Amino acid sequence: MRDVAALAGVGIKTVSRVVNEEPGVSEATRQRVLGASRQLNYQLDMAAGSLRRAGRKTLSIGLLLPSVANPFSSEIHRALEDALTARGIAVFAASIDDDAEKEKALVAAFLGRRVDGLVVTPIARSQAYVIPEHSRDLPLVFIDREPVGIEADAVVTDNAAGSARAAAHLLEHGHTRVAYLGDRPDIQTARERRRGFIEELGRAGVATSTIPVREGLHDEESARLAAHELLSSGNPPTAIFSSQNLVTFGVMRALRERGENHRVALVGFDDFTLADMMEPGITVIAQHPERIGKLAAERLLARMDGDESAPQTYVVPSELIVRGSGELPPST
Amino acid sequence: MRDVAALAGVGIKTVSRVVNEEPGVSEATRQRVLGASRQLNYQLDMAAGSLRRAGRKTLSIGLLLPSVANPFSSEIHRALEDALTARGIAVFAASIDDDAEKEKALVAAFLGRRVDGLVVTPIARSQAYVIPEHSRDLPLVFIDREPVGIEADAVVTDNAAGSARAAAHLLEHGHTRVAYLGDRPDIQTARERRRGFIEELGRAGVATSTIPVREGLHDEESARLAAHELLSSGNPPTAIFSSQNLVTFGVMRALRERGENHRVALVGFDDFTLADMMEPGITVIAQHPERIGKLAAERLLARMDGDESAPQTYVVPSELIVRGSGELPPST
DNA sequence: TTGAAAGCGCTAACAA
DNA sequence: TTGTTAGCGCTTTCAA
Repeated sequence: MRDVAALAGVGIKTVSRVVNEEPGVSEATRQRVLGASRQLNYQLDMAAGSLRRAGRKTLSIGLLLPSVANPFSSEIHRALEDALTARGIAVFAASIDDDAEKEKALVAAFLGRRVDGLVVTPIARSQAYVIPEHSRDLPLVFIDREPVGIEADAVVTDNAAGSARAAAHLLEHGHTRVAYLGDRPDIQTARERRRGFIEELGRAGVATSTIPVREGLHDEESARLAAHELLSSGNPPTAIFSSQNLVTFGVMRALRERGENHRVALVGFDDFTLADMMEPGITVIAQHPERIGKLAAERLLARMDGDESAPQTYVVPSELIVRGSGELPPST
Repeated sequence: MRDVAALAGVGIKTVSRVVNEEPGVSEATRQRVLGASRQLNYQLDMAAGSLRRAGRKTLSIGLLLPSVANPFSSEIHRALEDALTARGIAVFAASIDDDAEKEKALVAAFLGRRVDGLVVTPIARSQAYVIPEHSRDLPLVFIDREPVGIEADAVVTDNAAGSARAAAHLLEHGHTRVAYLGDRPDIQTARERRRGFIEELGRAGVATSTIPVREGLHDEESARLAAHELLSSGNPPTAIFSSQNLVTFGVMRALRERGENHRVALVGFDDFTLADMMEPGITVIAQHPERIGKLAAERLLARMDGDESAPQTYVVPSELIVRGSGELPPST
């Protein structure tokens, strides 16, 4: 910047005014500065600026996802990006892998880079560790899962209600022997989905203690094996509810391997590409990652803009999408 | 930092030494500083540090993808992240949407944040606009597509060779009337895939002028319509090669709608989730996004570490995965 | 082993 | 309309 000022024959502050598009510079001077700036290929250093600038904004935020490669997460990522790019805010993205230590380390890494806000998919037992920053007005929004040990905004899917909807749907189609196949119960959404599902069956008069439940399924293969085991048992379910995509894939595979894909009903939580191209099409409780991302961005921006209202949890409704697999009748 | 120094009763430089884990501080002093640091919930400001530090590294890089929500892109993203996080480098990610203006704007935004390097999926006609920075030693790696107007490292799939492999495969299975359905020809990879495919057919003696070619297909619906039109024509192809996932999906859908999914052979470029669960399983030329991401990270880190060797294009081989759709015999 | 002073590139405050 | 000075939080240099 000094060099540009020298070349243009003006003071350094004038250059600052021009590159920041502040008023109070004559057009002639402005052009001279712009010329010198181009000639030297000058680029403003945002970091240096925000060091001194009132409010010291870096125009960047941190986004912590289970994995940037996870389709659900990356839809959220995209929606957030769109809302933030419009304000000139850049996004640091990082993958937590459902590992509490990584969560903390990455939050620290982003805080060290002085992000203007943080959007986090929490996995650690407690998020109390960010209380100090949050109290100092660091905008903070949790997504997908609610935080523990801290009062902050959160944007989540109606996991229990959506799963209850799945249960009700299977009941409507005559199923009473329905199995739950779910993810690790240390994940809050998995617990909620199980709860919503089982409570709905209970309300319908199913003895909840008899419901076949298989948990801790974190990948396709374990889900496939669990489904096989369940379906080979003496009293196999006539319908299955799977709490997550990879679990759904495992169940689909097991059903095909057994030639039972048209015999055993299936409802999966979370939608996925090509679900309608399966045989039969897979009925799902669809989440709306774009809405979650958009809402999270709105909350974050509101907090950045000084919204001091009490933290709140925003619930994005899920949606039943009927495609065939969830409407199969109970087989005898 | 000043506050920590005051509280610990030491000079500011001593605090700097402690938090940066530099040697030359007595254990007693160190503990005193650490205590004060914790008490004030102190966190080092990386940006301020890099302003003065020799080498002025921000430990962050910029990653430009077609879209962070694109599965192929997000696999690359993840692989890059893993390699860079190990070195304490954070990743700014952004979506270009195959829009040349966005590419330039986002590069500028990241340069203003003084990233230590850039990984870019180029779409603009020319990337000459980054030459100034690149000449000043900004590490720069292009992925998926080769840049134009600049000499820089690139990591790409063997698009032409992979597509030739697809053509050869279909020829081996007796097809001679084979259609090409592809993306916008302003995308370099789309052109390469068409070229590789058509040249291979030509080498096998097929009159290339008779090959049905449909281009400019950028989404599933346009591909579906193109496939229908092609298959309804007087001389329909017995096999189809689709140059990209969304195109493959559109073709799959059209084939199912016509009840011809077991009659018309199909090979798609790029693998996708559940390809093996389709009826029939979809034969693909699989790319290896993890390898592309990993290699790109390696090149970037090497450049950051001072590698001054001549820029090079690294080619990651694709792989034919046989699943059924590509092995259907020609129907009469 | 420790610290004082200078300065990184920039903006705020104020003066001309 | 323009410029000067101080200082953001830190690291470098150099002296104690």
